Order: sequence, then C-alpha cells, then structure tokens
Amino acid sequence: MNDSRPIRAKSGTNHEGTSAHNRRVMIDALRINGALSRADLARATRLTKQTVSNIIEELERDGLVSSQEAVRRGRGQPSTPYRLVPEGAFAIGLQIDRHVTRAVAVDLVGSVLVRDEAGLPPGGPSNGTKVILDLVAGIRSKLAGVVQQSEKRLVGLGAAMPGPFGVAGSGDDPWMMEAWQKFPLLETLTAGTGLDVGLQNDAAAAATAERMVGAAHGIDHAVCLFVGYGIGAGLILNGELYRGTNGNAGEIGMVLLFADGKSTPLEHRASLASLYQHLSVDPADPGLYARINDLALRGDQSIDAWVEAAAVDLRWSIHLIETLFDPQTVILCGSAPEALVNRLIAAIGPLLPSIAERRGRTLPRLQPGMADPWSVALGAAAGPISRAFDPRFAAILKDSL
Amino acid sequence: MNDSRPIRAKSGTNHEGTSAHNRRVMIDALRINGALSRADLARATRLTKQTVSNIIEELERDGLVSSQEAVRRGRGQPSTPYRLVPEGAFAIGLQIDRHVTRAVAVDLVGSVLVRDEAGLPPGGPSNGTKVILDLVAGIRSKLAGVVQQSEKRLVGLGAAMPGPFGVAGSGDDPWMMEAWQKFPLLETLTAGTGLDVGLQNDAAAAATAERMVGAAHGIDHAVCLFVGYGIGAGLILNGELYRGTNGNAGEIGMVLLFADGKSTPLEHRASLASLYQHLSVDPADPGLYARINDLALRGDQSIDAWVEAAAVDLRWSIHLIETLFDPQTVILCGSAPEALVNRLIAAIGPLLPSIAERRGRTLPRLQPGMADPWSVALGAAAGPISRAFDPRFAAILKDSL
DNA sequence: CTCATTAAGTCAAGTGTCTTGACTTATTAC
DNA sequence: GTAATAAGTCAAGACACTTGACTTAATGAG
Repeated sequence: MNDSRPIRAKSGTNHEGTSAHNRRVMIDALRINGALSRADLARATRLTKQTVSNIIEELERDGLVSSQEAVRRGRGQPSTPYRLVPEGAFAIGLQIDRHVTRAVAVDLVGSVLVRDEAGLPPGGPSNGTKVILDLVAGIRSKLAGVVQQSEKRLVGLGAAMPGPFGVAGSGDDPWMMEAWQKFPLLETLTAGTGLDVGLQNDAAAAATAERMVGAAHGIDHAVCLFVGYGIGAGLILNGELYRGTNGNAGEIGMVLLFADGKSTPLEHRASLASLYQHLSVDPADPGLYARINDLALRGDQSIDAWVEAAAVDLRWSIHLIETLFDPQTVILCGSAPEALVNRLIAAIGPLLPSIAERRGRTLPRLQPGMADPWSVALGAAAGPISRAFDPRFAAILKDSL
Repeated sequence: MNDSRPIRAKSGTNHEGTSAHNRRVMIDALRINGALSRADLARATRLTKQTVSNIIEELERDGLVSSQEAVRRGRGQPSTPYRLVPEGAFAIGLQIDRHVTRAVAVDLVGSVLVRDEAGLPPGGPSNGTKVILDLVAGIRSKLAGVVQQSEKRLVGLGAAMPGPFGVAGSGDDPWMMEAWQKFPLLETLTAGTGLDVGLQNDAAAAATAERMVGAAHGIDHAVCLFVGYGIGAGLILNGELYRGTNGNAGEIGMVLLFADGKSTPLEHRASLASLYQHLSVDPADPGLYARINDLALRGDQSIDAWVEAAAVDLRWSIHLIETLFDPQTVILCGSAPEALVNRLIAAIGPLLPSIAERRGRTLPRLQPGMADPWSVALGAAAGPISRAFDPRFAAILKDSL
C-alpha cells in the first residue's frame, strides 16, 4: 500500500501565476526603459492595450507606479507615461564582514535612503548577533522617520557575507567568518526581525547591485568579478543571479593554482587579504581603507608591486570567466578603495585572447563597476527587491505562493 | 516625433502560456518518475485533479501519453497510471565532426531508432553539405520505414559540432572545422530539410543527452565534462542547458594555462588530440577508435603515460567546475573509447578539495557518463525534444509562439 | 480652417483555462 | 456488511487575457 517513493515534478501554474508574471514584466520594463506609456508597454510585452491598462491601474492603486505629464508624440492622442514610484517598496540590506557590519535601506529603484555601520566584536555570532539585530532595528526606525509607511512596504531583509557556505573550514580565519558561515543566520534574522530574509555571498550581492543600478542594468548575461578581502564572482545568467546547488557558484577565489610544486588558492594571490599581507598591515585597522586609497593615488611603490602581480591573476580570472560563462560583459567591482580599483583596471589591460574577442561587440569586455564600501550592503538589499518584483520562472509557479 | 529608442522588455504571458507550461510539466513528471496516475500528477504539480484530467485527456488524444493497467494501491479506487508514449514524437540528431558525420533518429523518451554515418570529405562545407543533407534524408526515410507517422511527429533537427562559434580561428585546423563554424549551417539545414533546426556544441549535446537518458536525468544542476577531440563542458543550470551569450559557455578547453613562461590551452594537454599527438597517430584513421580502446584495455604503456598526465588536468578541471558552478554532480563523458574513459576515471581520483566536499551529499562528486561515439548525435537529437517538451521559462512567454 | 489620419486609451462582451465542491466509482479495513 | 478512503468526473464558477468597436486628442494635408 505505502508505495511512497517521493514524486519529483515541477510545479504547474494558473491565472495568478500569469498575472504575477505580467505585473513583474511591467515593473521590469519601467525599470529598464524609464517611464513608458500603456501603449508602449503593450507593444513591448506583447500584451493587449486593455490588459496593460488593467495591470497599470492595479499597480497605481498599489502605489508602485504613477502617471506623469502627458506627452505629445506627433499625431494621435498624447500618451501618458508611467514611472516606477521609488517609495513603492523598501528593503533592508545587511553586510556582515570580518570586523564590521553595515546596513542600508533602499527603495524600489535602488536608492539608498539610510545607512549605518557598526564594529563587529571578535567571537563570531555569539557576540555579534545582538550588534547586527540592533543595527537592523536602527535602520528600520530611521527609515520610518524618513518615509511614510515604510514598514508596510518593506519587502524583506537581504544579508550578504563572504562565502563559501556549508563547507569545512579553510583554516585561516582570525575573524570567525567560518563560525558565521555555519551559524543559522537566516533563522536568527527571521526570528529577530520578523522579515523575509535572504542570504547570498558578497560577490553575488555586488552583482545584484550592479544589475539593479550599475553596469549590468538591463543586461541578462554578466559576471561581476568582486575584489574584496577575498575574491569571488557574482553570476547574472539568463537575467537572474545564479546561485548553484548550495549558493556557492562563482567562488573563483577558491580555484587552486599549481606552481612550483604547490597549490595556492587564487585569492591568496589577488585580493585585499594578499595586499594587506604584502604591506604587512593590520586588516582590522579602521583607517586602512582611506590610507590605501591615498597610497594608490600617490602611486606608492609597494602598492605598485602588488597591483602588477594581482593584475596578472585578475587578467587570467577574466579570461577564465569569459571562457566558461560567455557573458556579454565582465564587471570589475569590489569593496576595495576606488583608486586601487582604478589602478588595477589600468594594469589589467590588455586582456588575454578569449572567445569574448569577436566582431560586433556592443559592450566592452571589461567594465568598472561600483567600488564602494557600501555596494555589498546595497546588493544585499537589492536581493529582496529583485525577488519580489523581477520576472523570474520561479515566480510563475504555484509553489512560489 | 520619432523617438524610436527601442524599448526592451520581457514578454508577457496569457492562458496559452499557462496551458503550455502545465502540459510540459506533466510530460516532465512522467519522464522523471515513470508512469503516474492523474491523482499523483495533481499532487506533484499542485494542480487540481480536474485540471490534470483535462490535460492528460488532451495529451492522450495527441498520442503523447497512454494509460496502463489500473493498479490497486490499498483503499480507494484503483489508480490508472499514464506513461509517455515513445512514438509520440521524434527528432533527428546530427553530429558534424572532423572527418565523419553521424545522424540518429530518437523518440520522445530518447531511444535511438535509426543511426547512420558518413565520412566527411576534406574541404569543409562546400564539399560536406551534400553529404550531410543526404545523410539526414536517409535517416528520415529509414525512420519512416520503422515507425508510423514519423514525419508528422518530427519536432526538429538538432545539430552538434565542436565549438566555439563565431570566433576568429585558432590556427591548427586540418579538418576545416573553422570553416564549418563560420558556415551558415542553421540556414542551410533549415532550407535543405524544412525542419526546425537547432545548433549546439558537442559538449552541450553530450550534456543534453545525459539529462534526457543518462546520469543527469532529473537533475537540475549538473556539468558534463566532455572529452573528445577537444574538451568542453556542457552546463545544465536550473534544469536547462546554459548556452551563454553566443552559445559558447563551457568552452573549458580554451582556458589558458601558464607554465614555464608560456601559455597552453587546457585541451592541448588533455584531449584525444593530445593523445593522438602523444601516440604519433593519424586522427583520420577510421580504425583508430577500436585500436585505442584495445590499447587501453591491454594497459599499454604509452597510453598509461598520457592517462596519468591527462588525469592531472582533468582533476583540476573538475575542481574548477565545482568551484565555479557549484553543481550537484560532475559527469565525465566523451566521444572517447569507453576503456580509455574508464582508465581516466580511475586515474583522476582522488579529487581535489573543493566546495563540493560536504556532508550530506547524495550524489557522487564525479560520475561516469556515456562514452559512446553516438552520444553527441543522441544529444543533438535530444535538443529539439527538450525544446518542445521540457518546462522552460521561455516556453511560457508570448514571444515563444 | 477643415477634415482625414493617426495613435492612445476605454468599454463591454467573449474566450480559455484553472478552480470549486458535490458526486460517482471502486477498493480495503474492520 | 459497512464505514473509510482514494481516484476520478461533472457542472458551474472565477479569473485574467482578448477582441473589436468606440472615444478622445493630437497632427498634417489641402
């Protein structure tokens, strides 16, 4: 009687799935193209004018879009463009890093409204959880002071921290990141905030940020090479962040390189960690960021040596990414000081030959992305916004409800 | 007046999209789980019994599913399982290789019904096009002799050949593959056969085959490392083949490795091409395949040396794939002789440490896949079947019609 | 200045597909 | 023998997109 082999199947869909998808498509179109009229939207989405009208009416009621001044565009009735209402939705982004945690609140179009940071005491989650929850609570109350109805329009909390997740330790871990990676962060944050919580690694967060407001805006195949304390790649494939089986896709820093009879992970050679070691400085020093920016601007010699060496590895990393992912473009971003990133970009060129070298390219093979200590927190916040509003296969299925 | 910036947007969907998706979900569920009753399908897909009944009735009318003997499963009315009807659809697969072209006809469940091959004369497309079109025509007429209504149920022609596509030449090209890669193959095949034609590289085809009938059956994140004349990776991400911007994703053989001050593409070190060079044999020799299989079985010394060297590079390739794609499993397949693949698998272990090394794995990190000279042609044929029947985001959208 | 033309957008009825809830059928467990 | 359980059907209903005619508002040609 009890056969009970579990049956695996994808979920079906129904009218609600259709409707949810079409709403998302409208929002996406307005995000990519700016304000559009109902007729524009109907043509672009292949839906009928009537359907678009109904959806736009509903989105307007929900406070997600609003009409602008009618514009005359030649013959025919003037069109009424609609735009996204930034205050239509908010999300909180949380970055957990080795010795600091940052939080931001962003709106529907990815503008940062509130930001704050706090030092993380040593000892990992047992000491840090309260700091984080307090920081998030502070951001929420500040947000409530800045805009109306923020709590009602809060779609979620996105967290980002260095990966990889769920893997036995690498050993060199002065800041207990491994303890954080094993800690039930999702559950703790959900319980502590009552919000919908998502988690991604810092490179994925950077890519999410680039897709919402940066160089990957409106691009469906892009890879962000993220240079931070470690290095990682955030993958935008088919217009969505690709996570892999366990959220660890893109951990390029863990690629082992063999030379002189020993193996070294890529990120031991090209990352801020390697720079700090090269300079023999204390990574926990709060003034370090500014000091390195300054050194990079002045063309300091010891920085130069590191830049040259790191550029070799980053050049190869870009070649690797192009060869394996065939993206439209690669974006170099990081939580590194901007001057340093600029030096790196200058030193990386010219790129290695690869399949990305083809006639008729419209985008450069390599583009600079955000180099801002807050970009990871922004990307963390962009996660819930994207989950809630971007068109995705999963959002159509019944089991997404 | 003529604003005419092109508006970019994803396509919306409607009832037909919903219905098309649900039909695909049914077929997918039957493919993965074998025969299922309407009630089983309703639970698995989260649709109602009534909806499933209607869809199954329609699929049965279309000849895609058929009922089996009712089975008693304890209390309650016995259930009537439905299964996929293999003869419900057919597709032709075409492999274009350096000196040979192979074609197969497969049915809805991926069984090969007819196969044939022909030598490709030197000179590239100008001499080879006729051979290929004749081969396909022959397969079609043989198929018509084996099954009823084959032409009516033919969903398309899938072609596979070594990549990369659309890239300036690599130089070493005695078999004019570059000419083939530049040739408007899709157009020629479409015009010459009247069928819907798709094109992928050989590694992608191997992955498509593994997903339909091999080790990746029912798995949503898998990478096939394909060892052929070159090497490549076929990427199954989120349950679909990932192609990249230009169909070149996964071209791992083109990854440049730096050693001793010079750079070498990975596939110069680990591929059949490297083996042929190592053995100083002529790759065009038609008996080569059997001879190498024989040598591998006998434990030949010169093969051994190559296996040991290639295993080092393949071991690293697997590590690289695990680190960048975070798949559930890696499948080693190839158009190499089976005995050779077995030797390679034995020589590759133990694998390098990576993020794939985790507690609670259910699948092995590395699995053997098909090692059959016909697997690429089979995968090529599986492409149209998958496009026509597998659940995919694109199939829901209005512009897919 | 007038009026045909063009285009945006609305109205109201129509259509397709899934859902609901009651019902029928067939089997097992007690 | 009868209650419980489960598969599957029936018929009406709900929902979201579509259709085609209509209204509104502008331009441009004569």
